[in-house]
Amino acid sequence: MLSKKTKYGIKALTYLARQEQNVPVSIATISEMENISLKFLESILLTLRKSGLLGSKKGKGGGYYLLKDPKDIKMTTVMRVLEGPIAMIPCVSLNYYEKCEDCPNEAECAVHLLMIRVRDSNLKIYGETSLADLANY
Amino acid sequence: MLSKKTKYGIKALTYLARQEQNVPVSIATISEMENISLKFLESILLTLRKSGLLGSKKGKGGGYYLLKDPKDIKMTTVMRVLEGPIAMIPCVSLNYYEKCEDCPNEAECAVHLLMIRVRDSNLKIYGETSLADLANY
DNA sequence: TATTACCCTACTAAATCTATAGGGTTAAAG
DNA sequence: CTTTAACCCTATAGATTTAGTAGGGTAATA
Repeated sequence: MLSKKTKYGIKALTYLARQEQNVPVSIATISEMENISLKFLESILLTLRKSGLLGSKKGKGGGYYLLKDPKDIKMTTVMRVLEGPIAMIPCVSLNYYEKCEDCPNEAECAVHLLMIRVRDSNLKIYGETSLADLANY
Repeated sequence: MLSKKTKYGIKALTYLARQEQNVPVSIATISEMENISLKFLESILLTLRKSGLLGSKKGKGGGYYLLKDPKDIKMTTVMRVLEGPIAMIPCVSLNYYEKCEDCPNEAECAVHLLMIRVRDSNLKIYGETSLADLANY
């Protein structure tokens, strides 16, 4: 299942992508427009800022804004930041590899083989989809 | 994340696919060979039997066996039985569709659009992978 | 200098996951 | 026909994750 965090994060990013670039939008505005709990959204936007996707401006007239052109924001990055590793199991993760304790031989493991295929297919989708693709419906 | 239930279920199915067909294998044997908690595996195999993938034989010399040729068991079926819907969000689920409460317009929803692509890509992978493909490494 | 709006920590209710416990039932072997 | 191997089923429980809520601190702009 996709977490609400990821869902809301993508919605917020899309909302920003549909605005004029570099004009800050307040958390409150995004929260209202996208029907997202304000405080929860706040923590999500904080995560996105820390990851380098968003910039923020404090004080009156402040808010969040995209740091890059939506065309240059791949969903691979977004998903990794919000949802975590693309791989469904650590033994096929490119960035967070971990061996399965119970598995004596990865090469013979059916789960391993299947999950590599799933990972590659998802990486392809996320890699060829940008925020701009999703914003310009 | 892939649940342990699904992981163990696939491992058990693969183990059975690698044996002679229609010869029952006991839970205890699979548990030992694949390093899976016996009681947990028991409940997983029960699920697989109820779903029609496995048959069982009681009493001495009994156990579980595949009801179909591994070539005819698609991972789509296996994943749906063990992990649940293929879709990561109900609003793009083919079999368990549900509207998002917060979403006024699916057609304009970035999450919806992205998740349709992910769903289709995963359906393709699971559809073209059979248990036999995974067992004959 | 007042106000707006981001920043950060801590906590919590609910759900899900990953089992474990304990016994009941069936059927084959001897 | 009795023993026993092995499936069948329900209930429970600890750990983890999710989806927030609460409450205040800090910075910058008008």
